[in-house]
Amino acid sequence: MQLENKIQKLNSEEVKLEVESIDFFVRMMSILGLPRSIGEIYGVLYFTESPLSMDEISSRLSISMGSTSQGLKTLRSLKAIRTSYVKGDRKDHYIAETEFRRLFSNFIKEDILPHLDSAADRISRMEKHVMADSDINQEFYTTRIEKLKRLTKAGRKLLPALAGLLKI
Amino acid sequence: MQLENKIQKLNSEEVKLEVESIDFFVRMMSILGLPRSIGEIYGVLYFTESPLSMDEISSRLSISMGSTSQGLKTLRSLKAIRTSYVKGDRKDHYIAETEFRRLFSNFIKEDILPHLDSAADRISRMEKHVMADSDINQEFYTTRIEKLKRLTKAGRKLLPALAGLLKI
DNA sequence: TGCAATTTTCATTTTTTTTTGAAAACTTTG
DNA sequence: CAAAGTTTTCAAAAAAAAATGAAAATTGCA
Repeated sequence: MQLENKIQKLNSEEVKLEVESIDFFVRMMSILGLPRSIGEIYGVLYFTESPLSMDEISSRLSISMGSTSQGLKTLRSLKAIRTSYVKGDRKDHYIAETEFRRLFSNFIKEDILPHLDSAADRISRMEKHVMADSDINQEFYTTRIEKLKRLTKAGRKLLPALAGLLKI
Repeated sequence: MQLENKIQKLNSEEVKLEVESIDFFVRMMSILGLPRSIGEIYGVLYFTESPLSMDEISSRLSISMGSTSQGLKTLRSLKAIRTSYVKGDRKDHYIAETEFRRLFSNFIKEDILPHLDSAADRISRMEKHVMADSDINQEFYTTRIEKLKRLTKAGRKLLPALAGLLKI
């Protein structure tokens, strides 16, 4: 049994670093609207050199396997982590992807742009209603709709460009 | 009594437009992590030409005065709406601020940048822990901390610039 | 193939966030 | 300055989101 290699004993400074890391990413993820457990998991992985298995993560954070599994799934879909083969161990192991540029670009693609698509539909329905209504101030409504169009168009351009600007 | 002027009777197309507008802004605000009532209120105001009082907003949306008051307060602090004097009426009246550039710039200043400030503190604590720990791979930890520094620095520059790029 | 280990799923519980509604605090004006 | 109108506040209720834990599904190995 190579259990000895597995148990990662952290010394006091390492524990403090891990706490700060978790804190950092919990807040960062919550700005992006992601649940606390996601930030915790990423926070642990970010400062860990060797790949960690799901139950190592789960027990370090004292969160359930269910939560850990869900969190890893989301992080995987954002490509914020990746699995890494560990010889002689049957469990999956994970390490953090630390290219933030790619990370944000995935977040934008996955969590923001879909909203902009449905926004476009909604705007075109608005236009129909304005055109169908003869007794309103067309000028006013048309101008406002125009602004919404420009907003969504700008979003669609700017957001992906933003990730590109991140030279990290 | 000038009550007749006050009651805003919406025709069927106007109602449909209002529904789409509310829907649009509820989703948009929820991307930004703001509660549904905030999106609803802004959605009503966005397509309304004449200033609306708090109880007009509250009754059009069927939400409580408490919620409406809270929502208007938040929207005011984001400068997403402003009050507008209406002659002969004692109530406050509100209209939507439609310059999205200014709106986002306020959101970034108020809701995002403060987080980046506390992030900086957290990073410098991390550095202390790494330096205090002689038996770890300094190289690895130092590189990761460097990345976090670059990330927060980039955020601090890019986010305000982002609002400026919005030509809306 | 069959068994044990590992991971995922999802109904239920817990926690967090938002809304309500009634009381308190202002404000205006008669 | 009092009374009515209006807005804000905040404890309690409701709703929404996230975490748990146990059962189901999957996987790898003997």
